[in-house]
Amino acid sequence: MGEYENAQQLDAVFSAMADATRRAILARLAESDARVTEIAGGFTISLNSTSKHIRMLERAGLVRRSVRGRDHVLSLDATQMQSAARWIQRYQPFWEDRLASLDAFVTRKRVAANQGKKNR
Amino acid sequence: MGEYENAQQLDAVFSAMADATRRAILARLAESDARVTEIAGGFTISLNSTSKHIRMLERAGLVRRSVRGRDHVLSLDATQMQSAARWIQRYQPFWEDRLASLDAFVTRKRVAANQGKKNR
DNA sequence: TTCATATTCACCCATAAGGGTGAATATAGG
DNA sequence: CCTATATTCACCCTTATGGGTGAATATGAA
Repeated sequence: MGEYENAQQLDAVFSAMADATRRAILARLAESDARVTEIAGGFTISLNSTSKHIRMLERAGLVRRSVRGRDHVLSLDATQMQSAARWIQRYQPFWEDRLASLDAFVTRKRVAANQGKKNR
Repeated sequence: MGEYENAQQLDAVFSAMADATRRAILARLAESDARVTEIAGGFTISLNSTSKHIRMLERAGLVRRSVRGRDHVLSLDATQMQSAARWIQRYQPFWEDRLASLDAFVTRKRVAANQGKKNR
């Protein structure tokens, strides 16, 4: 398989998505832009920890920040998610093959069970 | 956005994919099954480090191992990749919107440039 | 049995994550 | 000017990563 992506960028994107809190932040920003405090309000962790998560999302390029006075308004930028999606998509044949063979197995089993019994 | 996935599993899958060496191992296994030493041969890092990477991939469910005597044969299991792909895919509208609005912006700018001298 | 190969185990080291707290900074609003 | 709010900075602590080395273990082969 090709290795023509930006490895470091993928590192940052995948590791940014590797945390449930950060995924929840992304989900929150998918609904609407929000300030840091607004986002932090949805979690039990401290404002400071939330701020750090946001910084990681920013470094990964998944979130943009626009400072308006003392408020920092954050918005989702899904561009880098597409890179990650494209990387994973190259493996789609593999999980489809797996499902296909599982399906074939189930079908075989069902056919065997139907020897003498008619259902479904 | 829904939060009905297994968060811990996604944590493991995404963090497993967040390392270039491990992504290369997955790419290698996409070509064919391989033993630990065969995989390690493709990297400059030690056999031990490779072994650890493989263990992480195993824990994330991305790689399966079948022990044949002293050889451990590894194979790709892309099932968990599909979970990751599904999670990311929910954001597809966002990167498509972004491309669409960028395109609209460029078009607008081009139109403006063609109407004499319009700038900021 | 003896030797070679394949793999992991048990450590060591440095760095980054993820959480916390308290202080500093910047801006909004009286 | 003064005070409250929004956010970050500078630390502390614990755990995980990513790399290394040398030893242990298991199996194949002679």
